[in-house]
Amino acid sequence: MVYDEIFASRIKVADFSLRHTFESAQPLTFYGHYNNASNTLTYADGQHMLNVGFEGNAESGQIVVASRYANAIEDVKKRFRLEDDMNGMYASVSTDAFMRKAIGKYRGMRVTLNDPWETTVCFIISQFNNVKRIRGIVLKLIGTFGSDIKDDNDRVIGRSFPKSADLLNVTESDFKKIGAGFRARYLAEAAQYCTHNLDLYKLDPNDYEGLKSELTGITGVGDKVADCIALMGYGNMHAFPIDVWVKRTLEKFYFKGRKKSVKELHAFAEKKWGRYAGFAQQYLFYQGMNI
DNA sequence: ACCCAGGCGGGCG
DNA sequence: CGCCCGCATGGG
Repeated sequence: MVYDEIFASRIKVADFSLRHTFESAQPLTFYGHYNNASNTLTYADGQHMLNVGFEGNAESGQIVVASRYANAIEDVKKRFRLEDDMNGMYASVSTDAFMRKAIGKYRGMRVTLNDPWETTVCFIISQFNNVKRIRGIVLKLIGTFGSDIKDDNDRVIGRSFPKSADLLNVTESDFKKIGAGFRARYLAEAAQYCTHNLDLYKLDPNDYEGLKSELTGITGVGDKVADCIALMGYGNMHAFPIDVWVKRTLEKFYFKGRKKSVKELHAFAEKKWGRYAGFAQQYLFYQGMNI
């Protein structure tokens, strides 16, 4: 019997870009490993290592999945939201010249659907921080507190993301040692809270207000981080995270540079992009950051 | 040297 | 409610 067989398969897909999806500051950006030359992404999904490649262009192509995990295809479909109606989503957020330009430039960028706890940790770390350093801290967290993923010959092929219960004995001081800075206390408390007080896996992904109120109960999770978790940890496309880039971009291109409050901008996004606001946001964010 | 980063908690008016 | 402040750290 062959225990160490690599399961490989292809998925036909339209409107997909692995590179833009990887580079747009989502959880996979922080702990995945992307090879620009081969256009492949390697990451841990739970206890399984997945290797995802893409052949084709932004309009259409094939995703090539290689893994020892039999359910890899389903996980990839879920993670990259391959069942989404991209034509419908693009149609409803192509509201103006700025959006059409961003979509044209980054066509195929997906809003990924990630593990709620992993998303919570990544975006607690993200606050008042930059993408490069967020990735460094997340990788150190996984390297220090995660565990090895091995193949059937006992060879180490990757590291898994620690669950909240794996971090119960990790102190604020320990989190400072991996470079988390003032966020160290938030991480230590979040591990306790999400193990003992709040089961992230029981929240209703479709209840936006409920998600916001439960998630902001975690120390270190405010309005913006809760929106990121609702969007990328639960797939709630209604969520519209407003960070410095989105705020700046909205003010510059929709309000002639005038300062607007986060509250006003939320109302604006709700009216303009409605139930796909989160999808629009990812293009606003990425375009804004790269200008 | 100085400024900034996918903000938040806490205190104040 | 809004506003203001401090906060750790590393890269440009």
